[in-house]
Amino acid sequence: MRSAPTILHLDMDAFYAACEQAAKPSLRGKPVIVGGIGPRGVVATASYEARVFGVRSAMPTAQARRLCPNAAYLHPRFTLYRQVSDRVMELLAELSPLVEPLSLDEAFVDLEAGDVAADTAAVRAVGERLRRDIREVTGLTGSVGLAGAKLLAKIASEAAKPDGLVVIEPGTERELLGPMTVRTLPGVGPATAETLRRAGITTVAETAEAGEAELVRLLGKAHGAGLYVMALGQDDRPVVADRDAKSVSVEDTFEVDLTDRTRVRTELVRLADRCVQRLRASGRSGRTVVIKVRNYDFSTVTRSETLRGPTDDRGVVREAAVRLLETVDTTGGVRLLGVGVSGLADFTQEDLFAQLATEREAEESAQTAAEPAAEAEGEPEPEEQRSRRWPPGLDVVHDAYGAGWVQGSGVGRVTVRFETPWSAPGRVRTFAVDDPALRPGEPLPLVVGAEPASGQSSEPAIRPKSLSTGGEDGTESEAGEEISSR
DNA sequence: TCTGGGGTCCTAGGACCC
DNA sequence: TCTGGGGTCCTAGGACCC
Repeated sequence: MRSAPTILHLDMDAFYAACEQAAKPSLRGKPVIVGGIGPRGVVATASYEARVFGVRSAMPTAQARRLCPNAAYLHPRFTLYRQVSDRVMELLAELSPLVEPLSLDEAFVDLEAGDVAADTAAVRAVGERLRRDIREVTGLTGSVGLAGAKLLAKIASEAAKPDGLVVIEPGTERELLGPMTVRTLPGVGPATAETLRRAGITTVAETAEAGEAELVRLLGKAHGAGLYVMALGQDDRPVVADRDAKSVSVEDTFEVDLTDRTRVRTELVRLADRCVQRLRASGRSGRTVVIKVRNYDFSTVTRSETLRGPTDDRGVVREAAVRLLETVDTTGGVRLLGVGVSGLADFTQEDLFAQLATEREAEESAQTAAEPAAEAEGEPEPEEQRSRRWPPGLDVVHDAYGAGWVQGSGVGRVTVRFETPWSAPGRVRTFAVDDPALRPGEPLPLVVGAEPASGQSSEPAIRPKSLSTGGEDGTESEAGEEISSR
């Protein structure tokens, strides 16, 4: 436990939704929901305007649509979010060599390892300057928490939201934590909270009073002991930079349950290929292949197989996945399939097994490439399939009208709003889904002059009048325009 | 209302070994 | 014939986080 609040936690405000609002002037000040657009989608992030209607992360999108039918529903664009995240992480790296990213929009920074005086006034100044820099470089707001421990820095940034900064002075932890619900503590989810509630424990203070032995009895060794320490506000976890990934996985939920066993197999092979692609891109290989099958009734099983040595071979992973599938009962329908690789190693060891498979791979890939894409036979998979080429939120470029984004599509049409991050709110135009003048585009930088040095993305033709958000574009130039995915 | 996708960590039982 | 004990690896499942 530190005597000065030198652990900083940054949490970007409504990150995905805020990126979209920065990229799309017509959405500023309006409810924006980013997430799965299909019938089985869930909300990833809701803008603050949408939260007013009760929309929350992890809520089924169908429910969000009932609560907030007039919001813009957008498919996530991770390329953009990663670009923005990289710029933010660069700013954090300027503060200290010890930066621990938790996700695209969240990170811990150990200021003690940086060049910052260990007193409250100094760290507060650093936090405020960081927030200014983030706004300048990305156009977005982030909230900062400062404390003597990770647990408290995170609680502080949560209390600071949105667009604020909170410092928790060392020495005040227990007093501050005591009355809070035990759900505040990391690692306490619905199940743990329920177990504790049945034991009469609902607050952090009651958790501390219960004592370590009782918590271990209720929750098990690691969890119980860890929770006890947290409840006392004694969190000594260090900030750890450069954590290596321990597994790579991909999964897909299908809009309609898969019943055909052959189809299940082809989808699994596709997922195995995607997983290997990601594995190779990360320059690693793994020993254990895992498949995941979620049934029609949401029951979920996993099967795994550990190979004799690590592999990044497509054929080996495919074969293991298919072998594992044989042991799973899929009658009744498959809702989700996943393939993962764990037991990662940095090097790629060519074992005999893999070499044999590699030789086979050329033929196999030629075959699968030639395989009719499952449904290519017969009907030209209707409407739904074609309009998926234009998910709402997608960047597009039109030969005559320039850069814009897909506002919605359906009935053979796609509606595009032509605007850029630095333009005024733009006009909407509608095209046929197969209009040759229209094609997918790349995300544009949110702030002029802040593009990554390497990117060399298209130079903006129009320079913004001001970097500040809001302003003249907050008013309804295209009032009443309905934004919808269908 | 009907539940995403990408991860991490922990537990528990059985195999296997010394 | 009356049960050993501990360490490590593997597998499956569950809780949790963003």
